[in-house]
Amino acid sequence: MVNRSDTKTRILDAAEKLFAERGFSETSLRLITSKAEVNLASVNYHFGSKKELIRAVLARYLDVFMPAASSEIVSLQSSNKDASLNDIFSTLVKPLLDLNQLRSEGTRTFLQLLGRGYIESHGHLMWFITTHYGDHLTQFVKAVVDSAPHIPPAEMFWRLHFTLGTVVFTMASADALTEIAAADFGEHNDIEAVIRKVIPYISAGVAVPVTA
Amino acid sequence: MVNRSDTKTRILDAAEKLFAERGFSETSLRLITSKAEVNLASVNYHFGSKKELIRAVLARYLDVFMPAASSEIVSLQSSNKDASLNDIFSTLVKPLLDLNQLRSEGTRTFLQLLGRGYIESHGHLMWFITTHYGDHLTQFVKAVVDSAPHIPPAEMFWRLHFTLGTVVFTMASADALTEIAAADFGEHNDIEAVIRKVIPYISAGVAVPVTA
DNA sequence: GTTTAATTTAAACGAGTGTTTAAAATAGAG
DNA sequence: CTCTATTTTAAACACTCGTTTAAATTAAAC
Repeated sequence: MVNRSDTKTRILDAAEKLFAERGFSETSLRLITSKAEVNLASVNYHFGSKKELIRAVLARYLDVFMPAASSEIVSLQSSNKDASLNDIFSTLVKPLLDLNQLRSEGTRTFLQLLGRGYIESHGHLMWFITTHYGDHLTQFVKAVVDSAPHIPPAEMFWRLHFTLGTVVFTMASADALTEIAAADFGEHNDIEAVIRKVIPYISAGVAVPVTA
Repeated sequence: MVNRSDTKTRILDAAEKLFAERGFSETSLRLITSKAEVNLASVNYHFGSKKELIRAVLARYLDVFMPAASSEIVSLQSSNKDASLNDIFSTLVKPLLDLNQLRSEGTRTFLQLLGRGYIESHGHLMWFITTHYGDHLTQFVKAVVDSAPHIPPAEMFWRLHFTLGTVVFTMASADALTEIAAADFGEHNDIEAVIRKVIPYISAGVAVPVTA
């Protein structure tokens, strides 16, 4: 018989993998509970509903990542007052990769969850993040704005949303893309390679001079 | 009683709007047929299955857009042998905006459908596009690769997908973003203005030198 | 006008969904 | 051990889904 005390953890572990791979609405509670080897009703017993399970899955990552990212930005700003955009975006790499120590494939799972959530939640995920982690978020945006003073605020608004789209879309389809890249170019990229590929791209886009 | 001869068109019109707004799997045939004011079974009668309806919705746009984009690229290359990345991407603006003449909100609908399809179809959309419009696609990719010869093909693969994410995500949330931009910065942008903002961003990202 | 083909319609099918219930099993406290 | 509270379990509920069927209706052919 299954050790009772870790039923919640077994559900979260199975759910986050399936959510990241297949999306939220495409993942049934029966699939989650069968993979977690727990009873179907235990999800509603421990989490109340599927929606609250989704929030719990996201919060388990965000509670680790957001403070870690904040701390990295603070230490960058204290050591380098003229940090480049590349530096700013690069500070996120370590907190992201540290998620692999938290759980196997943690980085890829977290980014895919973010992408899925952003696309599927009709803005609810953004609301969830801004209300729960708003201070960390504005701190990061301010660091970006300060390091690209030649971009007017209105233009920067658009470019940061372009960047969000790049990251979210790429991560949501990261599995399919890495498969194609392996088949067509013999490249075997892990999630870290993709992250390091996207940073120069978004840095260049955000910083490119505004054409008249 | 409804004019029989346009049942297929009524279904396609209702389906593409709902698919773009809510995604494919989140849109039921009952919702489509009720909005189209046709009988539920007529979808299976005219299209065979939901999957084939999705393909028909996409094909109706791709059949117009792909040849138009190809023709624009050909005429650019014949008039300018050293076209910049900005020029290449800018050739897509007219074919995209012309979709608004095809159907109301055609441009945004098409881009949203592309995004939904890429995310939901587990690579099936990419197979569909490459097998049905492969020539147009490789022609465009070749034009991009030729105008940025310092980027290796494998790297370009990733950057073009970053670009796809940027465009698709931006257009999907263009309504909300233009509203926020108007409220926060007094900017009043239509779809065309957003497209023209994004082109310098993606051109810079695609062309940025690869770091060792 | 009659006959044939194409289309529309209402109804049902079988499978899958999240959630709830009440009984059974287990764990912890006295 | 006994009693209580927590947790697990099997079963059912109410609902939605894509699809199919067969009859009714409309359109086309002769």
